Amino acid sequence: MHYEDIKILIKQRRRILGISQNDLALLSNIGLRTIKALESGKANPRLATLNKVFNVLGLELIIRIKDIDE
Amino acid sequence: MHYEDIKILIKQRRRILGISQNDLALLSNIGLRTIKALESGKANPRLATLNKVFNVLGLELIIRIKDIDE
DNA sequence: ACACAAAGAGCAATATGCTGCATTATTGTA
DNA sequence: TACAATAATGCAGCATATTGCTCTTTGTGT
Repeated sequence: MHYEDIKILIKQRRRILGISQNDLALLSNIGLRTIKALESGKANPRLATLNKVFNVLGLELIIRIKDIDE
Repeated sequence: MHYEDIKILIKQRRRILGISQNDLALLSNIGLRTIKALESGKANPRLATLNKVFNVLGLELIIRIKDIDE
């Protein structure tokens, strides 16, 4: 998973849900400044931060064994 | 995904590969102290940290839309 | 039991994520 | 165009992850 994925995914998903960055910040209890950092790709977020945002967006992080062929 | 999962997964996976915490630290270019924190569950790691470790362990993080029924 | 390797834990220094505030830019709508 | 809502950016302070150092504890093999 790359930062680009997160950047795009969060923004896409947020728009699907029809909420603003500010809404997402309030709902996830994360600073607006951090949401913006996430969506602009300038972020190396902590796991807890990512989880909070993902919970609101209905996304989840999972770990899996890497496929050989990719 | 919860911290518990990471804690267990990393340790399990590392042992499957037959390497020590120190080996993992060197291979992933992460401080030994951080590896220990990860495996003892006292960690809210940064995404980059998790990625480095997972790369060595042949694991990967992926994002998916949460299932309704779980 | 003994020796050695591996793992766990406390501490302080450093790096950097997270935050709010203020400002500017962009986008959407009437 | 004008206005409002949303988004982007710079900055500084705070919070905390990361790190090496050191010591202790646990595990493994002889």
